[in-house]
Amino acid sequence: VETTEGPRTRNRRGEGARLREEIIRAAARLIEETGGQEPVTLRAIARTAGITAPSIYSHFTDLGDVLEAVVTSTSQLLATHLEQAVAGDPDPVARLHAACRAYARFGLEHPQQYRVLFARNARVPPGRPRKPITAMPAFAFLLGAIQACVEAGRSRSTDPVEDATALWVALHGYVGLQTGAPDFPWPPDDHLIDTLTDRLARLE
Amino acid sequence: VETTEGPRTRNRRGEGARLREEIIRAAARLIEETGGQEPVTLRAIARTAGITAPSIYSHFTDLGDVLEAVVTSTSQLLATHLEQAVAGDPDPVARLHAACRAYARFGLEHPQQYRVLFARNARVPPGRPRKPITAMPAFAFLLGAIQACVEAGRSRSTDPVEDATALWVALHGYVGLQTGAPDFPWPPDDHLIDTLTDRLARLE
DNA sequence: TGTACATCAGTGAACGCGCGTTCACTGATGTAC
DNA sequence: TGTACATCAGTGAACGCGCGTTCACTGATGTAC
Repeated sequence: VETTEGPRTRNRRGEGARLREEIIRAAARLIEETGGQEPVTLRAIARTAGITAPSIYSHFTDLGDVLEAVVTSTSQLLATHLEQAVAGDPDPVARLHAACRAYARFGLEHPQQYRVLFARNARVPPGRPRKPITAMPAFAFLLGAIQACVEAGRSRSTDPVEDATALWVALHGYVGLQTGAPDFPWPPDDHLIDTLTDRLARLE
Repeated sequence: VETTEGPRTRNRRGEGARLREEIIRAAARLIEETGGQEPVTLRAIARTAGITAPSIYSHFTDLGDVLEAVVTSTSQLLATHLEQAVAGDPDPVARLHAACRAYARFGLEHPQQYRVLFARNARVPPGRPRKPITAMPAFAFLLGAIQACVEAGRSRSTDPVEDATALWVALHGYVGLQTGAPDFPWPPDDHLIDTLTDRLARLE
């Protein structure tokens, strides 16, 4: 899994920080392409970025630091994606539907990066230091959208926090299960997402 | 992550096949303990099982073969778990609730083995040979449980296949999200699971 | 404007390590006679 | 019952490889004078 794009032209003086972004993008691409089957190595990231392995150490302390940067980058992308999906639509129900569809679409378009967002706390022994959940803004976004529906009298939800949790769970499952079982006879388009949204946010 | 249990006593003649089971158990344990952070190696499996690496080749062709056997073993465990959870209870709604709780509990008790059940088809290029979805019997079980509720007039579902899919998605998400974001303020006990079950299977 | 020089972006060689896999082997155990 | 022998379960050494990380380095580029 090696992508050659011709010989690299090195950054000019003062622009060395550019390489940092290139490394993050290369790592993200590699995560997506290898599909979590084989491990993402520092050397493979360097190859994908078209540089030598030691160059990474100018910008990151080690491999974990690179992956951490990918996670940060991905969660920002997800947040932006959600905001853009609802931008300009004043109707709260339409906004909620759009947000849920956008969440699922983001996950299906970047399944491995999405997965890595949540893979960092698995099996950290309970009680000991965890990484923050970088996808929390996405949950907050769903919660706000449900609350807007309630305030507009469009949702029967009596516990928006729990219903937002239920909806988040369902969207997460949709992404993960469709990624993990692509051959399952999935309902077409966004039908299932809309059903989940309607029932769990208590719309209709 | 190395578990020593004292020196192994080798199997007696004719009982060499026992080692196969021990290797599968060791691999499963290793998957669960390393939490998918570092890769599961053949040598590490051998260390966990208390044998030398070459011994594995008497029972498996390679590392992938071992992991495949773990997947098969785990899905059989899951199916058994579901069947035992509903055994002896004639009420279809109670059976459905029990099955959903059992599904979630199994996933939370073996998060990494559960994950591996679905990790095999991620990023296999679309259209090319996939592994069968070994968790399909679990879906079929949920579907049957919902159909029984419908027949008993206890569910308003008009499309049990889609509703079973929605429920499966939600349970899958519950396991994955609670595993990936353990610090999130989760509702206590099985409350969320019951909510998801009620709304998605259209009970009440 | 010209030039010496410091800085910066990145390279290439080398290290020790754990990996998957192979191969010849060992020694206990059951069986044939 | 005794013993020679085949079989079986597993070992130990060795291989080539890619890995993460270190180190001294190179050569282009901007800057001070």
